[in-house]
Amino acid sequence: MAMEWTEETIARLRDLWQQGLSTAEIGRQLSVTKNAVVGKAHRLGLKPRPSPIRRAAKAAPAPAATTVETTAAPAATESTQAPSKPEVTAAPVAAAVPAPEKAPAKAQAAPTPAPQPKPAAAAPVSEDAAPAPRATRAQPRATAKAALRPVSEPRRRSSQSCCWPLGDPGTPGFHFCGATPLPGKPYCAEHAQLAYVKLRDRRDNVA
DNA sequence: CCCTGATTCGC
DNA sequence: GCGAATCAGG
Repeated sequence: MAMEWTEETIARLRDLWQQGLSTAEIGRQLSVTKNAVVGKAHRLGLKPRPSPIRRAAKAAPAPAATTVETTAAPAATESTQAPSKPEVTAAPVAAAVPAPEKAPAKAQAAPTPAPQPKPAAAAPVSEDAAPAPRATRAQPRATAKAALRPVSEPRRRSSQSCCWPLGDPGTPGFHFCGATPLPGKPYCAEHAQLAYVKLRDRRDNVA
């Protein structure tokens, strides 16, 4: 089977995506490849992020050989202002580049990633900022002053309820938190703390 | 080489 | 619908 894009995983994808994490990064955190991430992102319709390239449409056998109205310039329509390096400006935690290395573990996590939230146990989150080697060039641009106004960044209704999974997906008792999520996030304040822990062991743990 | 995301196309 | 393969720019 390919991948079970559940509401929850999709929500996380959306969220991480919005945070400005790279597709590969999101993939690592979601235990999928970057291809999967980007592919799903496209199908979801989200994807207005700065693309490094613009691949010219190759297979474009314009059959129009008689008429002249074929010159439908597809470009020059939105060159207003491309945010060169938006990247993460005020990402919670996960944006701090985890990846200590090329995670050997790939595409092996269980299809039920639901991180068992422990309401009592305050996540033993070790904020150990792994000195990622690749960070040297992977995220040097993220050093922007996180001083952007939170203004004009509203519409991103993930849902009206926290989508943190409670219980085992598939069991009758399974449900989502349902609390009011933080603006722009799929989780409520409590679960956002758990969700944004840069704990890249999540997938290993989840199995 | 590494990274990035985009698109194609077999499944 | 999914995502590896491939492409393409930095």
